[in-house]
Amino acid sequence: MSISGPPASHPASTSATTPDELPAQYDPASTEATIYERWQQAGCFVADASRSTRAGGDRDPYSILMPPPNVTAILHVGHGLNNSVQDVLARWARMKGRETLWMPGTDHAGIATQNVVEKQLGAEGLTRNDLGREKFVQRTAAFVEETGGVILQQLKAIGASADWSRTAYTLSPALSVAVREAFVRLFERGLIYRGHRVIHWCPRCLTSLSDEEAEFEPESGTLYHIGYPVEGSPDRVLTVATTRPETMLGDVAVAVNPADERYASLIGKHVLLPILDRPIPVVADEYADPEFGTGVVKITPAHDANDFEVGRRHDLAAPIVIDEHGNMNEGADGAGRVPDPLRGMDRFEARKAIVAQLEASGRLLKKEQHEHNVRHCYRCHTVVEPRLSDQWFVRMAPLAEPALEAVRSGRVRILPEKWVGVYEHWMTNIRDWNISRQLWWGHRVPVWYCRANTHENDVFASREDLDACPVCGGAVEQDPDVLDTWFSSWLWPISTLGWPNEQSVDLRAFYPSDVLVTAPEILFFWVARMIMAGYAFMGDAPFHSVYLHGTARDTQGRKMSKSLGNGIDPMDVVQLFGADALRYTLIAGMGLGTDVFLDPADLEKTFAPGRNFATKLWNIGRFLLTNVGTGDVRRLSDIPPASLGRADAWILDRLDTAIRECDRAIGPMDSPRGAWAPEDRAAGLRLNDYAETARRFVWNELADWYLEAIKTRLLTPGDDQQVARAVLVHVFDRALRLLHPIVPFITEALWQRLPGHVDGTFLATTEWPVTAAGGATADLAVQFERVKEIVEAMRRVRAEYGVQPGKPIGAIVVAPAASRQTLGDELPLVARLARTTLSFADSRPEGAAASVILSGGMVLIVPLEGMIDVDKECARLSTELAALEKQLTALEGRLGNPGFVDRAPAHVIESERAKREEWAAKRAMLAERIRELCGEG
RNA sequence: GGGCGAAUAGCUCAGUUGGUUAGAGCGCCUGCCUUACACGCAGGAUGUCGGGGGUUCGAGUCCCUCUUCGCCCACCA
Repeated sequence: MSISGPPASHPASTSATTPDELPAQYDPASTEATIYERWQQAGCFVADASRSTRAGGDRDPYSILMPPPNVTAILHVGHGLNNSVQDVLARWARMKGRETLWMPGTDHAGIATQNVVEKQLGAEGLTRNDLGREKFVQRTAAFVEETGGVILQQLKAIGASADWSRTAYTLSPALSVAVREAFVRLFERGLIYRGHRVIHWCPRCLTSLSDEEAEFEPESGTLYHIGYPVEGSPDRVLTVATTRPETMLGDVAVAVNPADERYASLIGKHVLLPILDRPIPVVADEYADPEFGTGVVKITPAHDANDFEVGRRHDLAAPIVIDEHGNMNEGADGAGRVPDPLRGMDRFEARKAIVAQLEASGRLLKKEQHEHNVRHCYRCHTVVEPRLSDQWFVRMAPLAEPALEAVRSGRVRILPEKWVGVYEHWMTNIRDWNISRQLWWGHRVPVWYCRANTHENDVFASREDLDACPVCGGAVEQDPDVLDTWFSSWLWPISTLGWPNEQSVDLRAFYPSDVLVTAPEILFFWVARMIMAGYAFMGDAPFHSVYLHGTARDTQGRKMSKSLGNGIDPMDVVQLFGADALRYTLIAGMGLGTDVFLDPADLEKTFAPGRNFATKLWNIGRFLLTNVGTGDVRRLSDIPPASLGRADAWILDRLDTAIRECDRAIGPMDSPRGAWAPEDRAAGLRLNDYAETARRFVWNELADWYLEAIKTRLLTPGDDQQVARAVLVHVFDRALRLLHPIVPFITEALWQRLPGHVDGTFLATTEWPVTAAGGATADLAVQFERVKEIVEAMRRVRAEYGVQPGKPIGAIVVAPAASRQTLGDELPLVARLARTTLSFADSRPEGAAASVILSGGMVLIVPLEGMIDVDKECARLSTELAALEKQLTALEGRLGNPGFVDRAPAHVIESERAKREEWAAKRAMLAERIRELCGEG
């Protein structure tokens, strides 16, 4: 990591951090901006390609590509979630010592951005045609220049540690070179072709759409049954069923299934197309499903993709009767097909008019309610019109092959794994990709046509702009269309790193990247295509893991969306509670692939987990600083293990466990052998587990037990005080490291104030904690567990019998001599934590007392004269004994079962036996206690 | 229509190749302003693991079936 020297001023650390100066309340607003600025100034997030081992350096690289948000987008909680996940991974990798690149950038978002600008023009009473192409593109570029990139600033506010020095943009000159190169290469390989076929057309956006961009939305429509009279047999009609009667003007045939005996005699004959009274043939085609409706289907090649195929098979014309605006108008081959009154009429109006006309003429035989899915434009939700036109397509099958194999072989894993099947299904049934769009905002198709019409080869895909025909030298014209936005997005993993320049250091240093983090919605739009592009242009997958996260939903389970108005503005959350609160809540609340539920109406409650945790951390910091101060603290490595106390040993043991569990939850950083072994494919990336483990350690172990346990030691000058201080600072330091990827700001703020902090160093670039080799103090740690157990038992007794908090109790632990010896000096601690006085004894007191059977042969006796009913206590103990006996019987049954003993794994049998010993001992003690307290009866 | 997945505490979810008395967070109940923290502390309650059948010494976990949800894909006009 190239850290340029520390910035000139360090507001937080130049002024001495005396305890008094750590405010009682954490103020994220003032802290976060300062800290982010200092990270930036120190270059903490800048990746140095020359340090990557792949480029001759000394550190393994780790890279993540940010899914580029639309350049004009405003941050919503979905972005917040997506980028929080990426930032956790990036910060973690950085701390793990990887040369880490998180590549940020934006997408020009062709259709979306064009729509916005067109809407603005509309408000001025203008259309894009009034401006002309060049002016329109200029205006759009200016609009992007002015308003774009806001989202990148917002990402900084939530702490995103991307390398902003590399910020990319899909329509930048550099990335445009990549787009053109990719197009030309595929063209040269014969994988891009021009097709004349029926595509999805948005009559509002006036462009074609890919299959993925034409989304199905359920609609309740009507299925119209229309009688087509058979020519020459006026009494016979063929009934066709259609949901789109307006397209019948473009009918050129009706089809029946060749195997359908009902209509066999009519094949080759003609029927009269109602309204136009034109004869059209009856053709036999497998496409007609005898089971559906009447088994007769009308064929409209120009306005239905399937009909187009049928038409092709039967050499039928494809008359156009609907224009690009979705109005009824004659197009190619459609002369005379749109009657005057319908001409120029909107398609849905025309539907009504035609239905009325059919009704009047008695041709409408039946209307039925019909639920079906209708394709809509994914940007403006207008009903898509199938339209016959010339478009550019990418032949996908050859590209899909290696991409499919990549997932099957484990080169790329997809999490959660349920998406693997979906991916495979899509890849094996892949269809060609329509990449041309009749828009102006985007990468123009790099194809030129020779207008001379004098020679064969007159279509040229070119890396350089052409101004003359390479064959005849005549005039050329560039294709007016632009490329689908996703045609630049699918190159993102390579174009941002400098491709097609194979010598690019970034490309060598950081390709392939590691994890791709995104939402499942764009698995096909983007992820699958990136994998294909990776193989097509680099010969390798662009990443080894795909992490598909869930969706942000409101409390009713509805997806958060602008139109529903149920969204949450992450900036509001940052302002109210801080970025850490936002991040923690999102990360901790989101299991792998599961949705996260947030209440837009109650931000306070929704983000309480994050805010409360930040406050807790802050207070631990305050405690530490007020008790330890900023002076010298001994390093843990300088403390001889023999001087560690039970609590010290215990918290160090818990720390190791926490580190181990965090590591396991986040999982392996990459696949060791270039491909994921089946057993590793689902490993790791459980960020919520990681968050919960770290939280539990800090809150329930460090704060609740260790801090409480050492309070007296910290106040008592001497050697032991130094030990406690050293352990406390060490453990808190490691806790901050563990938490930093999730809550970077507050951890950095606290870490910088730890005693011994070296000016100019950052938690963000400090090593991730590792477990201590030790285990030498395991016995001590176990002894502290015993202490805990006594305290907990004591508290339970207090609560159960309603003993007033202030009331002292003289409790007794009946314990074996060994325990008395080891735990004897912890009695003051137990007394303080349990708010009681306590002593060891081997005789059991007479009279009313509550008893709790503990581990290690210990029994806690709490004399409660006048507070408990001996009979009731006896009943309670008897119930406990009965339950224990029942369980013990079951356990003994299991152990006595030959099937179990023969077949169960050894470790299971062993633990069952150990349990039996323990329970038996406990049963004996319980029985004895009952005898003592309640007598033999 | 095809495919995939899910059903476990009031809610959201864990539960690794079958093997302790099925867990967590949130919520809920009770008591506490105990000099880091009431954005807190301590204690507590809560599950015929969707129904039914099967395999097994043993099933939340494997198989079959039914029910209910969710997701992806799709040319039934």
